[in-house]
Amino acid sequence: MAGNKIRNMEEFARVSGISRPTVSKYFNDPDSVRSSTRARIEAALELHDYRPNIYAMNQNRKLTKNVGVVVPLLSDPYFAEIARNLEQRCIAAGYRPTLFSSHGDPAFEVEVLETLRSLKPAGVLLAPLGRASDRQALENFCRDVPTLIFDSSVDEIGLAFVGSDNFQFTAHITDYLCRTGEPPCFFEMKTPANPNAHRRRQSYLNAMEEFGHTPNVISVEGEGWGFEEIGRLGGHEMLQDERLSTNTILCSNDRLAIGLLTACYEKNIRVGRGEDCAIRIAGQDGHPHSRYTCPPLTTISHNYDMVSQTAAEALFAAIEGQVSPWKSTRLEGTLILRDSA
Amino acid sequence: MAGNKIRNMEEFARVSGISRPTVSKYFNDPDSVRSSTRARIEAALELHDYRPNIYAMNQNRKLTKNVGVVVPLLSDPYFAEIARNLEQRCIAAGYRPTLFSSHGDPAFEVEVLETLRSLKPAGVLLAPLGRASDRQALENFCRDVPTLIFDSSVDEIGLAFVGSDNFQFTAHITDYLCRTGEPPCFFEMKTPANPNAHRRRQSYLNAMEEFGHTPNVISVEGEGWGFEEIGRLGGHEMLQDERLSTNTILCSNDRLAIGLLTACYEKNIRVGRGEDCAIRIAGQDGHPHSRYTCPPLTTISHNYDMVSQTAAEALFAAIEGQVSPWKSTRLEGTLILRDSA
DNA sequence: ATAAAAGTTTTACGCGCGTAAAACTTTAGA
DNA sequence: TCTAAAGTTTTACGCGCGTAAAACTTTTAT
Repeated sequence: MAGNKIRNMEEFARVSGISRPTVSKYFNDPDSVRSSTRARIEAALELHDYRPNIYAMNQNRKLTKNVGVVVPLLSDPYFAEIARNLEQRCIAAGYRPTLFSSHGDPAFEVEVLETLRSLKPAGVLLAPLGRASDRQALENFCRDVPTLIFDSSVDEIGLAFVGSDNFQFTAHITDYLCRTGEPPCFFEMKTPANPNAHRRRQSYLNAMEEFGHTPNVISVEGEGWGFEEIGRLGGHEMLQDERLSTNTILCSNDRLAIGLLTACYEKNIRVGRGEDCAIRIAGQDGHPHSRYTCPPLTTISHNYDMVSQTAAEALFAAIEGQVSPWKSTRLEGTLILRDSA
Repeated sequence: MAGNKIRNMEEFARVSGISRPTVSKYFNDPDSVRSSTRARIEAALELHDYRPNIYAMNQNRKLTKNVGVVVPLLSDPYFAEIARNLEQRCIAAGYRPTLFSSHGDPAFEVEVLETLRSLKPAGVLLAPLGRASDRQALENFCRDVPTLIFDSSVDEIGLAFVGSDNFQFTAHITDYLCRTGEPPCFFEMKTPANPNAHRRRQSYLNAMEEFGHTPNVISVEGEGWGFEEIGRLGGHEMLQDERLSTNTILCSNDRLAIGLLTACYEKNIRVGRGEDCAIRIAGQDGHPHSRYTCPPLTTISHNYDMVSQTAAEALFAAIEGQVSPWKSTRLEGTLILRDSA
């Protein structure tokens, strides 16, 4: 950290007493040089705080150390949390993560991919928008850039898919609800943004049939990514029409459930499993906020750590040359019992 | 979008019938070339989808078109929202924003600044962690990179500061609470992460004195950025001790209020302004989630749009050469009346 | 001790673009 | 129509680093 500034690798090589190509080798992979050499470079690094010019570095490299992390909507704490997790794993593995949000907009998702392309990333961890995604653009991108799809699958695109087992999610929580009270109806968006929603509905139907109950799917209108508001408005309609044949509502996801809880509050309907409660509400996702709803939301939670670990490791393996056939990994969720159901 | 790939600007210049330096000029600023020239280039662009190599571009430019956007914690929807807003303004102004989160960690904040430095950004929009920030590191960074501080001020660092007027926030909502019921006590963290909290406490004290009421500040323990949990746990203690001399609680921020609402639910205390409610709770920030709490949270909201517009425009002006002395802009908030108070 | 292997130095080239200078061409203004 | 101003082309150099090849040095294994 001494005074005199180092202008480039040439100068730094001189002050560290090592030749420039070796210094270059060190910055590409510190373990590729002899340990005595590494020690000398790192000693010089202590004194002179030099960092290679990343633009010059990446210009001549076919593969940079950049990794793109793309989520559909960063303002959703669920994606923010998983993005943070992935980001840290990238850093730990020696990559330079860059965060992108598609902001719920298919056109912007395409833009993000274009931007990403020009970053020449070693790989990309991509959670697509889903239904609204430009499939062709995704495919083209995956052809050119090693891409691991997570959260929401789109055909058999990219290196692999890692996400949650939506069938297990819904089957498990439906089972719980059936065993502890009236069988649930299923509260969802009519045109969900995300293919996971279809799996959850189907799993609900399967589970209800298996348990010998009549399913009841309530699909509410609403476009876009404002799930809470869609849940709230749809909830009001549902509660007004008294379409409810049961006192138990399983929501397709936690954000819908959060909106529905608000609708219940506004309708003065007490939610929970207590004697004095009129209905039970459960969600799905283990949304970071679900602990703090009133009542706290019973839900089935993604295994955030395992999803991101599996995704990151699969991408790094592929980047580092390990070839493996396309594979879909779906991880089970954990039931989180709280007061709402 | 035709077949034959363009490898570099040389080739693209050839197919567009323009010399390379002029093409280069175009990509730096499309308006700097004659309109007939621009038309020819853009026509060629339609046919050949070429994008300049950003690494080669930035290598020789002292100033890139990159803008860093740094927030303390991206998983907080408040910051996610304002980051999104800033990001779009950067794009609209022709800059390339890159998003960073300090993840609530001062050491990581310093790392982010180091990373940013190597990106040679034209400017940075930085919301510091606050109290925990490494002041010296911030100062050093601001000396080298045009940086606009927002949300949370740290001395007179950087180009300018843009944020909310915390004195107005708290004075306004305290006034509202006093006029509509019992004067509030003030619920806060003992060691808040953020200097805004101190301003809000002081403003509460001022307002209460002005209105002729006895202030009561309740400071709860808790470190870090898990405000909801701190509010919940602190809320339990507060409600248990019956330290409450009033039925009205003004929280230092919405996330604390959200945790406090959960504590009230868990203690079976009905919150709101109805006859059957035991206490009123209000927050501050206009957190994206505050609409969906139960009861929906009365709060005073940041003017997200104006804060980010003012911040972005000030930065762009500075980048584009407009020199102006350091200035602090603090924007007023809007009271949002909901059911909680 | 000797040979083989692994790492290092020297030398040299090129990546794709920014940018400067001088000569040239087009446009705008009177 | 003429002139000045503005824009363009040509030529040329350099940024900071990756990377390759050949000669050299150090380490490891036999």
